[in-house]
Formats: sequence, C-alpha cells, structure tokens
Amino acid sequence: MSYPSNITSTRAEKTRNRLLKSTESIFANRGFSGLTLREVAQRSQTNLASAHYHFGSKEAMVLEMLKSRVKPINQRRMECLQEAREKTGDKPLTTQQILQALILPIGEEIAKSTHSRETLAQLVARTFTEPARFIEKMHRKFFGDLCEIFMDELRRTHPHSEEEDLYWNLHLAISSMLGALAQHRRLKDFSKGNCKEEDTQEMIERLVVFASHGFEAGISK
Amino acid sequence: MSYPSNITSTRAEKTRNRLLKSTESIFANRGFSGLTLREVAQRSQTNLASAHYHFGSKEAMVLEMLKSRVKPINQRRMECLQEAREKTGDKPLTTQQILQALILPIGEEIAKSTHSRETLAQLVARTFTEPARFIEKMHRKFFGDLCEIFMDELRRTHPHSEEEDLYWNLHLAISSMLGALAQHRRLKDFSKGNCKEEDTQEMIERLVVFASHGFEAGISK
DNA sequence: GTCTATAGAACGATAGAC
DNA sequence: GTCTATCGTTCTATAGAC
Repeated sequence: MSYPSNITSTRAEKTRNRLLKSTESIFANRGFSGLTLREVAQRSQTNLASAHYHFGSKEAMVLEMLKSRVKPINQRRMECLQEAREKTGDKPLTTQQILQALILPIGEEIAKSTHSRETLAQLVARTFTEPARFIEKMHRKFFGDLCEIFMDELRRTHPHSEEEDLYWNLHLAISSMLGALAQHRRLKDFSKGNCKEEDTQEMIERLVVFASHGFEAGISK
Repeated sequence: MSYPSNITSTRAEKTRNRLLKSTESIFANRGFSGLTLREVAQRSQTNLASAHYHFGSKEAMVLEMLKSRVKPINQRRMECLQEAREKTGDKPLTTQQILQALILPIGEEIAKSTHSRETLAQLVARTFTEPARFIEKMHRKFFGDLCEIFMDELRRTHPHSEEEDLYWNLHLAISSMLGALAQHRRLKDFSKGNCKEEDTQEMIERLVVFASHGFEAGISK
C-alpha cells in the first residue's frame, strides 16, 4: 500500500499524494529542518505554492504524512494481537507472541515495495530524534493508547511482576526495536559483510528473539 | 570532564571551548541542519565570525565537537574491558562483562554534571539519524576498530558460535543501547509515572541485563 | 583573535493571474 | 487548483577594521 491512489482520485488528490510521498522520503532522510518545500515541490512535479494550498504549512504537511504512515502499522498490530488471542484461547499470550504483534507489522510494512528499504526505518528513527513539539504530540497520540493495550496483555502474561519492571522492559523492547530499525543501514559495514542488511526479515526475526529474552530476564518472576 | 578548561588556557582556547559546548547542546537538540552559527555564537557570548575563525566551517566545528565527546567514552570502554580481563585471568569474560564494558561508560558520562541529563543521550541518538556523509565517516572511524575489539572478546567467550550470529547480536545489543538512550526522555510519559526518567543509573543497569540475555538467546551454542 | 558589516543564497509564506 | 513572482527573513560565509 502507498498513499491512496485509487482510479477515481482527482487530479488534486494525486498532487496531494505526490506531495506526501516526497515529504516522506525527504523527511526520513534529512529531518524536519532539512526538508524544504522547494525540494518537495520539485520532486512532486508541482509548484512551490502547492504544499501550502493542500496542507496550510510545512509542519501540517509533515504531520499529515506521519499520520498516514503510522495508522496502518498500528492497525496491523492490533490485528496481530487479536489473532494471537484467538489462537491461544483463554490462556495468556507468551511474551514472544506479544512482542511479535508489536514488531512484525513494521517488518511487513518495510517489505512492501512502495518504499525504499530504508525509508520507513529512517522515518521511525526520526520520530524519536526530532525534538519538535508537534512530533512529541503525535507520538503521544499514536502510541499512548497502544502502549496501554500492550501493557494489559503483558500484565495478563506476567501477573506477579511489578508494574515498574513491566514498564521498564516494554520500554527497552520498544527502544531496541526502534534502535535496530534506525541502525539497520549500518549493519553491512559494521559486520564487514558477514550480515546482509538487505534481509529485513532476518532482522525482524532476530529482533523478536532478542527482545523477548531481554524482556523476560528483566522482570521479577 | 568537560572540554579542557585548564587554568593555563588562553582566551582563544576558552572561546573555542565555549563554542564547542554550545555546539554540543544545540546539535543534540536540533541536529545538524537545525543548528545555526548565529545561535552558537550567541550562546557562546562571541560573534558570528568566531566559529569560522576557529574551525573553518559549521561542519568542521560539529565534527570536532563529536570527536571530543566520543573519545573519552571509547577510552573508558577499553579500560573497562581491560579491568574485566585482569579480574577473570585466563578465562573468557562473560557476555555480561563484555556488554558492561560497552554500556557502562556512557552511563558514567551521562552522570557527570557538566552536561544536562539529556544532552549526551540525545547526542548519541543524533549520530545515527543524521544522514550527513561526515557523520557516517566519523562513525566508521570511531566505532569500526572498537567493534572488532569487542567482537574478538565475544568470539573468545562463544567459540562455537557462528560469526554471523555474533555480529547480528552485537549489532542488536548496540542498537538497543542507542535506542534506549535516545528514547530515555520519553520514559516518564510512557510509563505514566511508574518509572523515573531521572534515574539514568537504573536504565543502564536494566539495559545491561536486557542486552546480555537478548544476546545470549540469539546465538547458536 | 575579536568583532561589525554585509554579500549572496536559500528559506517559508503569500498575493494574484489564470 | 495550479502556477509565477516576490516579500521578508534567515542562513553560511567572508571581507576588513581594530
């Protein structure tokens, strides 16, 4: 999936979607202050005023792009959780099942061909280095509720663990996921050719194992 | 430790050090393209031309600042490794000892009072979202050799593990460290007050446990 | 070495023609 | 809705007085 580009979309919608697509790629690579409306307009094959017409401002445009990227991933996360619940019935999920629901959807999204392999990973990385106020707000809005849903699931799985331990280790699991995504492009260099950075699927699988065992080691039983 | 501010330093050196200190804080908070020489000059209580006089360009100044911050941390890492080797004698180190040598020095540095609690963590986060070519170069230069030293130690500890597994999981350990540092400021919000983000020491300790167990779970024995 | 002044380019935003 | 032209601002960089 890319930004909606139905057969029925008007010319205006197409322009809008091209703007969002360019915004995604440039923001991922250079951050908010590195993104210029001129470059967005040029890559979108439209004019400088277009971004303002469709979104009102640079900030509003970036925010719109972020929303459209985060939403489907979070939806998929909820679906994965639901699928796991149906599979295990009344029993609590395993830590690994829960963290898979958190991590796998990003892998699926990266694997989709509409984005360069690096773009989404870089985009995710941006959302936690960009200090702009509006990014903070977005973060809270999109991940606040989601975190509580995952926390509830973890509480069910680890009923005797301290709240503090669960929060800390979910935080570490999420941090390691984001860190791994952000660092992924460095892997090939780093490993002197021993690991292939192209293999996103392998990263995701290894990440799930790493995070699940790290998590379980960190909570008091 | 801060930037060298010996009693013997000349006025020029003091200006230079003020510039580096301002650069550190602004770069950490806003990245390369968000840093302006005007703001650096203002915060350093000097003039706009000063940065160019001392460093030649904005890029050179940021690079100099990064070098001066990374060097003492990497030195401390080598010392920690050496101390661990002396303690265990001929036996290989444990995974946890090795990862402690990687992680603890950053915690020590953050704890030092010359920087705001967030600055160094943000700075580290920057080095892996900033896409500029010169950051990539710095990364390779400063961490390339260090990684191989840690890999050698890990090979000694896990002689029957595949190279690929060791690289992958060291990569994941480093990624989780960087991710945790970068995300640290979000912890308080995220945990709804259950975890105190002020407690860097606790993060470091939990991170060591998380990463060590994640690492060991990921390598074939 | 420190500073002022300014060149020269790029920025976000907007007015108004079509 | 799309586009050109341009305003006012801000940027890095530099020249030259002290």
